[in-house]
Amino acid sequence: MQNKYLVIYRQIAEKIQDGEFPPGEKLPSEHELMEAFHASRETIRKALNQLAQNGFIQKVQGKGSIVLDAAKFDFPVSGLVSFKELASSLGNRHVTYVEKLELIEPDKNVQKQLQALPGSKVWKVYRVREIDGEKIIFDKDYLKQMYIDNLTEKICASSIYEYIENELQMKISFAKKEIIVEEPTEEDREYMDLDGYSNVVVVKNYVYFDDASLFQYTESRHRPDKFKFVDFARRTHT
Amino acid sequence: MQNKYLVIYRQIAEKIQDGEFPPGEKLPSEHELMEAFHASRETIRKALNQLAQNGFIQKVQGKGSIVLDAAKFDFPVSGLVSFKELASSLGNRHVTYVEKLELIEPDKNVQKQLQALPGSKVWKVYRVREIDGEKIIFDKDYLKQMYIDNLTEKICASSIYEYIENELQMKISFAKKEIIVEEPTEEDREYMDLDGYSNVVVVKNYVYFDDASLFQYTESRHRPDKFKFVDFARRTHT
DNA sequence: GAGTGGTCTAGACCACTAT
DNA sequence: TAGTGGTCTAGACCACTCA
Repeated sequence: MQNKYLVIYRQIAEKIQDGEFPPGEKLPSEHELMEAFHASRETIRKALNQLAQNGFIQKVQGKGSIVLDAAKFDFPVSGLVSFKELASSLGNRHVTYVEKLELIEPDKNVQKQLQALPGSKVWKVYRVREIDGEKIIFDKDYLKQMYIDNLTEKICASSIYEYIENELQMKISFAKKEIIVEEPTEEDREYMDLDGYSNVVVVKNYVYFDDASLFQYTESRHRPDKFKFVDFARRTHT
Repeated sequence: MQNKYLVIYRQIAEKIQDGEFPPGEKLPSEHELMEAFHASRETIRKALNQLAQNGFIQKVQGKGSIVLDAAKFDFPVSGLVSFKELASSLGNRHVTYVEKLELIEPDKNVQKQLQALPGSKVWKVYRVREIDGEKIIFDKDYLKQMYIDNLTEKICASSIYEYIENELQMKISFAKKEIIVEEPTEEDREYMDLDGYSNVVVVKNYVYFDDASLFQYTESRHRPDKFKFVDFARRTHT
């Protein structure tokens, strides 16, 4: 059996998506939900807080929980953007080319980015993403070898995240992202269809494990015309 | 008196920033914190969850709460980016020029973005941000008049957010952000020091009130060389 | 004043990590 | 086995909204 509050979360989320709780309307009160789900108030509140954090509802003191129009938001590129999500939202025909897959001794820059120990090795993966016939994303990944022994081209072509979480059973916990704009490098011009564009958007991703250890550094380099980043931020009452 | 869990949150956060709880070390256990702060476990946990969400600690079941290296992260441009935060992180000498401040009947595009009723009026504010002598940000704000009657140049020159939250006592609750890259418009070239740059980074901000009503649409247009966006995302266990 | 969500408590049991 | 954090409960009181 699952966590009770997650079960409740999913059931309410489903009803919102199915239109059973329409946007603009109020959810049943916490007291009513307690009876409906046979749960204590704190458990109901845990589920509602998750719903609020993920943009399903908005809680208003003294009033109730208002259902938001989820369709209005193309949903949270929540935390980690994987290429699969991106591709499905951008278009249909997408291909990944694995251009490089090497086990290297990192240079100073990568060593610093990954906070890698001297002498430790690092996987270097270059992937080019083609969507609707155009090569518009160039991903440079660096992964610490200590966490991942065997990386094959097949794994890289689908999703490294999925492999790590499903096969290796390790939990990715949080990520820091930086977005900047740069002039294209020679590598960018070599791997991407840059045409006349004089800028690339660089998304730097630092990915951490459960125990706060850094394990991956990624530079995702995008052609500017196809780049879009969506962030759905809720304010925390600090 | 304040909320107990927020007081505890702040006290622990302070100790982390002062180095009293150094990075890599473990925080006292929840049981110990209960005694130290004379609080119940749930209250301690609420404070710890806030700390985790804001990147101060990482909780690991069975082990404890590990203090993260906060200095490693230039901190969360959390939710709403206001120019004041931005400027202080970018440089010292910054000026805001209010180039336009009008009450208009919105055109179709703005009307759609704001989901404004036909016939309702909208404040249109153009502001140019100069940092270290260069005009690098051009902010176009559209605010529904129904929420804000009197907007002066003085308010615009400092912070509209602060005015709304402090003077009008309204709570801004959440925001949706979109980042894309465009070619500069004539307006961009007119108001910014764009030199030879052939792109601008456009940050579109949709700002909502407490009750989920949309009230502001902002386009913040940045010269690409000075643009940087940092996102600190934690994964939620959905 | 009735009904809503927000905070806080005390205590129970479970899941995981150490040793 | 002892100690940690994760979930759940039942009940109390407070702050806010609305008729």
